This record gives sequence, structure tokens and C-alpha cells, in this order.
Amino acid sequence: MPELPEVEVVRRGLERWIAQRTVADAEVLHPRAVRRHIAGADDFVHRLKGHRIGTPSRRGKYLWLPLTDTSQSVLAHLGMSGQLLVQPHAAPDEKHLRIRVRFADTLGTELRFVDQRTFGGLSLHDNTPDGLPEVIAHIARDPLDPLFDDEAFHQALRRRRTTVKRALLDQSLISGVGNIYADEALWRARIHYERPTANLTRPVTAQLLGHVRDVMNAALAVGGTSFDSLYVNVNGESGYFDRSLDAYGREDLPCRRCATPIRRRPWMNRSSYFCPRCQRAPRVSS
DNA sequence: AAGCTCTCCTGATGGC
DNA sequence: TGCCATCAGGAGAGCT
Repeated sequence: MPELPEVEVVRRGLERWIAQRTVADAEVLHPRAVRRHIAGADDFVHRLKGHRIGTPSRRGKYLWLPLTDTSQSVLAHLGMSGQLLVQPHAAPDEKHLRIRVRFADTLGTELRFVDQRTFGGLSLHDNTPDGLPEVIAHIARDPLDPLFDDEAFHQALRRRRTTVKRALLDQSLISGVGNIYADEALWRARIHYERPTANLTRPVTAQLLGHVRDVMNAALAVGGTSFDSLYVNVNGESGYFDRSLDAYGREDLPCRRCATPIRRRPWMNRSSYFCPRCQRAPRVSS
């Protein structure tokens, strides 16, 4: 499941293999993959043709390809199972190939958006003056962004009447964190997922942010997390970070700090993994 | 109005 | 063997 580290790995792959290439043609094989492009698939293809792609950017889990001769960008979100693959023309179509982009050069490769569950997609949008696609202006900076404001984040947590994991997953507060890295960072910080944010102290917020950054940087260093081969990087290679997870997916396995079995709890139509000893529940729990 | 729940989708898996 | 339920979950619409 692509979160910030996995999306960054894809961005780097696109920077190497796709940047500065000019689009010759595109093909939308599944309309749902461009559903965020309101004007539809034909308009998406028409407006892409003939334009050159600049340096790919990323904020949180969103990445975008600026079109150098316009003020627009191709915005991509991988959803749960999306992949951006650079493949030789001759490679057989993937079962869940949704969009194909061909280029006006002789490199012999094309860009493919492959997505089994179709939660992800591509779309074209005008940029804001600072080069961000306008539809993601509400997405907060991510914790690896040098301009992320730690103090403002702490104050926002204090103002909220919610719990810490909900806040970590709220992309308007901090972006790029999904279910996996939220559980990992909370385990490292020894914080229970239902702890209220309103009474977090500045040192606790600082430690939590530090662990979010540490776990994301560790995942980036080995190319991201992959559980079920649904996620692969731009060349089709899986990351290895799943071997290093401490909480997520480890139900009944011993906590690597205290050997207490990790527990899984249903939470918001998904799961939370935590150590019941290291991460004590708040006194007043919902 | 902030906070929370629901919904979209496909395929693997498990119980009976 | 086949059928149905469950699970995976990002993010925005919609509700309270």
C-alpha cells in the first residue's frame, strides 16, 4: 500500500525515466482511472498530447508531472494498488492496465498506469502560483518537506478534539502517513492510537514526528514497503521494508521490545496493530 | 463547523 | 466444489 516512501520511490523512478520526454499519445483503457479529470478521458488525452514533462514533484502521497510549456500538471494518486511502470513497447499488457502514455522519442519505453482496485488515477489540473496542482492545495506539507512546520503541527493537534492516529491520517494536518506508517511510528513512540491529541505535550509531539520521519526514511532507504506485490516501483521491483515492520501485520507475534504479543483491533474499517504493554490505552477510552 | 462514517473497487482467503 | 462473507484501505462526499 503506497504511502509517502513508496510514492517517493516512484517519483525518483519517473524523474530518471520520464522527465523531459514529450508525450506523443495516450490511451485510457478504464474510465475510472481518470474519474478525477472531470472533462473526461478524451479531453485528458487531447490535452496531454504534444507536451513535454518536467521534473516530477510530490507532496504526501500525491505526485505530479508538470507540463513544461503550460501551467498544468498531470496529477497521480496510486490509491491502494496503483503502479506507474516504465515498460518496453513490446511488454505484454498487464491485466489491470488502465492508462498508457507513449512518447515522441526512440527510447522504446512507455509509461503505464496499472491499478487492480481502481482507487487511484491520473488527472490534469492547473497549477497554483507555487506550482502545486490546485486540487491538492488543501493537502498539508509532509514530514519530509523542509518547510513542514513542527510547531504549527503541534498547535493544530492541541486544538483538535480527536485521537492521535486519526490526526496522523488526516492529510490536511500532515500528509503522506497511511495506516502502516501510522502504526509503526506510534509503536516506536510508545503511544496508543486512541490517545487524545488535545493534551499532547510539545516533547511528545516532537518524539512522534521524529519517529514518523525515522520510519519513513528507513523505508525509503530500502525502496518502500510491499506486502502482496500489488505495490512495485517504477521498474516493477518490490521494496523490502515489510521485513522491518515492528507492529503492522504482526498480530500475535512478540513485540520486538518486550515480547508481549502484538494485538490487532478493528478501527475505522481497517486495523490498528499495537503492543498492549508498550502502548498503554488512555485512561478514558472511547 | 469540526469530526466522524460511509462508499468506491477487486482479488485472495477462509468457513461451511 | 462452490458460494458467500470478510478483509485490504485512501480520500472525499455527506451527515450530525
